Amino acid sequence: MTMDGGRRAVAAEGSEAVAALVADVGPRYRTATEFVEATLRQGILSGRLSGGTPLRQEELARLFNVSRMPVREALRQLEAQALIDFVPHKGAVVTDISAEDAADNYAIRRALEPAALTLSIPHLDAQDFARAEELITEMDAETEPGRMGELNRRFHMSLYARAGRPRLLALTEQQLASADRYVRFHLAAKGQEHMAQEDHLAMLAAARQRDAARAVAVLLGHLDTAAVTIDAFFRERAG
Amino acid sequence: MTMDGGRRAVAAEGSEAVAALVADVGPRYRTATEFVEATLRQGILSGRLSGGTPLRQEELARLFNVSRMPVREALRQLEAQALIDFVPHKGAVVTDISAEDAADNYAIRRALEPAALTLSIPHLDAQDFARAEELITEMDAETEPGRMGELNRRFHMSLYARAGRPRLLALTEQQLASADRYVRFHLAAKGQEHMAQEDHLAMLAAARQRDAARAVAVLLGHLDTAAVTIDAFFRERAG
DNA sequence: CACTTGTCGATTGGATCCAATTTAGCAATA
DNA sequence: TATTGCTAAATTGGATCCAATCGACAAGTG
Repeated sequence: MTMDGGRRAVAAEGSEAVAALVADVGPRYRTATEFVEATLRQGILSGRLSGGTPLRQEELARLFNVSRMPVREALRQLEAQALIDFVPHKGAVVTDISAEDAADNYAIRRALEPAALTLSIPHLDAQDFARAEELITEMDAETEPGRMGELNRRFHMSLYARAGRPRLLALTEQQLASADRYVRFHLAAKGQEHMAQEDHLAMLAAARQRDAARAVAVLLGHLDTAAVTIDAFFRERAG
Repeated sequence: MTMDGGRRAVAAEGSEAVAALVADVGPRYRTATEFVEATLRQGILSGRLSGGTPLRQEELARLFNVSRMPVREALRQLEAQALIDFVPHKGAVVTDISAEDAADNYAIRRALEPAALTLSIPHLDAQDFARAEELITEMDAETEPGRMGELNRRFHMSLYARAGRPRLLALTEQQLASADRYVRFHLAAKGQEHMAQEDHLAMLAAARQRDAARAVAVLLGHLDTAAVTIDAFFRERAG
């Protein structure tokens, strides 16, 4: 079997959401496990596989055109990332998202991102600032919500990149990606997004002046605004 | 291979007694994968499997008396927890620990634990305080370094337990467990440990008074002391 | 009628076999 | 001698097969 990324045959019938995911894979993967894991994670984080969706090993194997084994290994990794619930002898289910989960995610981001930003600011250089600025202008031009989320994530990470703490950054990036789940869930119902570009500009300006305290203050306000918006959406949806 | 020792509860009268019997069979695992994963993680975090150790699938399968498949699934999970490095077609190696990794770990703890503590303090009750105090006295009596690390971890977690953010707590616990790797590495060379019981007592006292700011200040000092000690050890060892 | 028991189908867990990849060793050559 | 290329052994990746477990529903029991 070749991991040519493109155009693995897709079974005719079956879960249409997964089939759509398989249809447009970009990069090439060295192992089938990598391929399945990356594709499923993308699907979950992007919201195309919504919370509660059961993931049957045999069905996935058929859709991905591999055997059940790489599927199982991929599911194990997703379980360790808390993206699916794996119950012995019962199977895997995409983890549900709730107001509590969103609050949890924001609590973690509130803790990690100020730390990353503070460590990073002294070491950012002109190139970093230029890249961050470029990402802001790209966001201004972007209309598609999917791409928008990625740009936002990259902007945040660009300001944290010089923290010199790879594990801290990896955790932060993971939580940023998780946050997208909630934002997209909100978008799917509300239609459009308020990207708070003033906050982004203010953060960048503070970083340029090496004013970590101000940058962190803006960041926390930025996170709180998003948290309140998402929380309100969940409450309104429940009530 | 049966993971429950072949004992299965027979529903009958006296189900109370039967339940007790089943309960005291001890930590039994439902699947071989769980068993392998937990054992390996324990081994890595406790330092018995030191950084750089290659983990050959076949060898592990033989040692655990299972086939290679549950070993592979366990390795996948450990990879997602950053406890091993997994390179396609090359194999798995226990991740190395270094001064940089220790600093990374402390940076994360410095971010997460104050958040957890602050969220938790308002909701701690008398029972929680009593348990925390008990853990401190247990630490005073404990001499074995392995048990000591666990008691320390449980003390910290007992103060964070009411944060009401399960994901945040799970991450925190994971990082606390990782920290043990560095502490034990240090202990193995230095012989004994300074558990900073004054810090623990001060944290507990501040928590009792619902003084989150002071508790966090003590905690940060506590973490910094440990970070400096470990970092000095790594430097001395390298230089 | 409530409650247990047994059986069957669906699904996952685990074992074994085969294929693909890496690596080390060795030989040939410049 | 250093380097390149090739072959074989070791090791991992993937496929297929069988066993164990769970859920639901039917049947028996008090």
